[in-house]
Amino acid sequence: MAGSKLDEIDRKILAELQADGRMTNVELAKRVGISAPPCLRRVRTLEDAGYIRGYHADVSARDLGFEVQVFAMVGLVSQAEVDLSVFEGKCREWPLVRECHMLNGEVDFLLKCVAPDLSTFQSFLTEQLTSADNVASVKTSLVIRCAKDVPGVPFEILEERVRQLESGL
Amino acid sequence: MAGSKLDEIDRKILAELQADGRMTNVELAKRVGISAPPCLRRVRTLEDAGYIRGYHADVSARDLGFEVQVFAMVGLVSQAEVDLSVFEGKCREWPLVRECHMLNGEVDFLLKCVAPDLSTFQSFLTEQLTSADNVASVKTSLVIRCAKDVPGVPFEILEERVRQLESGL
DNA sequence: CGTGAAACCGTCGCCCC
DNA sequence: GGGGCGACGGTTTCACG
Repeated sequence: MAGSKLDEIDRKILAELQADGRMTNVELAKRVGISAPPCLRRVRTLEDAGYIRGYHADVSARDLGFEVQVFAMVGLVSQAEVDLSVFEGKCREWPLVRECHMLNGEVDFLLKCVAPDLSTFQSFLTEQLTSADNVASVKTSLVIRCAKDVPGVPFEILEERVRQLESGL
Repeated sequence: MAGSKLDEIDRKILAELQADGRMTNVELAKRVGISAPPCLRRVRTLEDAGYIRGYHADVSARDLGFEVQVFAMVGLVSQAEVDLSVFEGKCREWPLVRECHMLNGEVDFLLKCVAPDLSTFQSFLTEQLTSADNVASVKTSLVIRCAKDVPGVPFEILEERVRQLESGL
């Protein structure tokens, strides 16, 4: 269940497609060292098994006019499961909210938001988020700049672990 | 500079490729209502202009054995530009750190980290992050669950704004 | 931006190990 | 079980109108 059913070729396929999701299948096959048909079969299998959830173009938010990125730390009044779910449902409906993570610790949820400008975000903050039922507190932090934003997982770490497991047989 | 040089077709292309980055060019052309060659030319132009930064398969971290996701709030001793850059450089080299955002407010940086398990993360936390030069404080929060994680930007908002701008001519 | 053509690719059936 | 070969249909990507 923890990546154990994948062999080295599967992991290479995932790593390559994570790095370049538009690569042609023949190019991918060449890189992982098999021919195209089995390579495509593996990709389909990985997709169907849920290892690959989709493919997305990484668009530049800033260039598209989304100049504001904000992290919002949200505390709720009630942390009963029903109330958590209700809040999560709202987050899914708010387009400005791109990520909603439930955390341990002082704060209940961490939200990543984008907006075209500060006033758009402020409207959302006061009219939607802060005034939503069950929301006790909201603390926001503007992103000044982003030093790193890489998608997915570090396959280097995965390979390292596999090597350790194999040597420890 | 704020998405103003893009026409409606360009925005549709970006929205479609954000939703499905592996769509064939003919399918994309059909959806945006032009023929394939000009569609491909537009895609190339958008790529070259930086509106599209790349294409990535969205792989399932959990299924690959990365069971732990953590947000780390980092405070530095010195916020001089040189020292900020040095810290950002380290974040870029740490594979467990996937995102590094500089924030306003109490905390200097917010890091999103992934790890195969808690002990791997703890090692990274104590041996690398907390003990790095210039790091004053680190507060971490485990992600209990993720209610929403959509890539990119909300094109609905963009179209809404374009409509407002056009009606206000 | 569209059309046509050539090269390439995705995909299938079949054979092999 | 998985990988390779060959072939067909669709796609990418030119040059040109």
